Amino acid sequence: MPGRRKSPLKIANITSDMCAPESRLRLLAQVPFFSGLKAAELNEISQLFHDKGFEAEEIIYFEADPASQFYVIAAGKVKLTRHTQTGREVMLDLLNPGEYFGSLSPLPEEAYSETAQAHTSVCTLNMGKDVFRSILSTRPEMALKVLEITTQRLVSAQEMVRQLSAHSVEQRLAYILLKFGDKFGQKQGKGLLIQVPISREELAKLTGTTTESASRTLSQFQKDGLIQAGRQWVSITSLEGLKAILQEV
Amino acid sequence: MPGRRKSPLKIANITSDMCAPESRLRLLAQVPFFSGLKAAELNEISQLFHDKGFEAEEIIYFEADPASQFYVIAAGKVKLTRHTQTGREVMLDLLNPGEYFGSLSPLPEEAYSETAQAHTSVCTLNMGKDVFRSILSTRPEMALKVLEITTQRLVSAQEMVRQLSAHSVEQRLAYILLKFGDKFGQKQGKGLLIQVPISREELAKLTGTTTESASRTLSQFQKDGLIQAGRQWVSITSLEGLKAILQEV
DNA sequence: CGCGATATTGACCTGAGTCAATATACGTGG
DNA sequence: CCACGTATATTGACTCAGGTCAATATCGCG
Repeated sequence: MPGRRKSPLKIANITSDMCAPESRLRLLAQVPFFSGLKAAELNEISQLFHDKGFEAEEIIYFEADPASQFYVIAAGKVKLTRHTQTGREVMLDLLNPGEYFGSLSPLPEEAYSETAQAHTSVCTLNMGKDVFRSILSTRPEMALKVLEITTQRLVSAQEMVRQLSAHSVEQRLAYILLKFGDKFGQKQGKGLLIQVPISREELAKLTGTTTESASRTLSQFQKDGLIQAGRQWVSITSLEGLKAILQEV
Repeated sequence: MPGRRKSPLKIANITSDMCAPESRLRLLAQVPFFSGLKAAELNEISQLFHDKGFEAEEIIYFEADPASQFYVIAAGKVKLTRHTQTGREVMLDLLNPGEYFGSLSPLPEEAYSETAQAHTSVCTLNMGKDVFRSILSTRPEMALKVLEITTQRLVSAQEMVRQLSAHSVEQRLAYILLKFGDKFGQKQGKGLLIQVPISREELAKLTGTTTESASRTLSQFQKDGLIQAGRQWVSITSLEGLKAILQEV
């Protein structure tokens, strides 16, 4: 039995040359809002990015720092968080390669509205926000694509607001597990493994609860046969069971 | 003493001709993302809008309805809400003239992610989302402006997530009063009157709590001399006092 | 093998939700 | 213009989900 708790996560080995110029084109072509571009154009834009690697847990930028850069993830995962005066932390999102973060606005006085931190080791491609903006200003289709993605994120943040306002801790955890199953999931024998290291504490910060409550609730889910879980990992064994929890009154 | 509780709100008289063609140009010129346009261009775009009035409390569209229209508020206030399966309601935002809502996405299968309802009587200008998109696709500067506004709303939704995750009912109410003071406030003798009819129930739905808790908390604020409040209105008498509540541990 | 980080579990307590009774404002019609 | 009725708001009593504090267990690394 204890043997089954050993982590089934595959830890990708991310090295800082993964976002070096030679692999860039392939990576950028997969980013949603670059995907429509011709090779020549993509190549030209690719020249404008700088690459930069971060160790796991390293801070990319802090909330309230003057915002200057626009980032695209080449490899690894990035987490976005906000802090309260009282030191409490809320995790807003966990991003996959191909997703963007940082600043889009050209206003010089603007500050980052969240903290970005490497969740695993990460390679990013970045450019000044003014450079990105000038790219968009001559490519309306691309600007609309970025608008679409931003709108999508707005809807997702509003969904989180609804969750927090009206659902129990149990429901919010079920929801985040389903969401992450969708985003990071990987079929693994009987279950859907969430292929990203994630602690109870992080799940708590994602759902606006405490580490203890998250742990208690996951234990219950496991007893009920909905998930398998261990240190830093969760695998969903009953999608239906979790979905049923969302429907409860 | 009871006399002072009488509503100090000025109810604007909104008639359906307020968004008729002759007043449109003036209205549209005030909408942030139209503000940079030349008169001729604005006039051309103005032709593409249809006008439509709604009575207070009338539904403009429902969450999950197929999304087809893009709206700009000409006069009056619009509230955006989401519902849970259990019938509970969450209010996401309350919009002023000049703000937009509805759909921007061109995807035909998309649905509205929230319910839009006239809060006061309202005049709107609307057009098909595909028409709006084609306007944006030839005007990159305007698309960027819309992107900026959407990003702003995303930040604001994320702020709400933080509030709900980490702050008490008292703090959330103080926050929404300050926010609305900023958005709808009007100097009024000793205080800042929130110039929009708003019930305890609505304040509760905006902050993810219940009518009773909202009422209790506002009573306390009043005892502490932070606000004056009555049926459907609130006036802030101590901005500093409310801000201090946000800082509490 | 042992240590530090992570997770679990228990006991307790409190903020805020629920249910219920009452009060007050404001529009309506007599 | 006043009295009444209804929607809105207030207040009290009770309950409980989930936060807090604390002790212990377990994993996986060095």
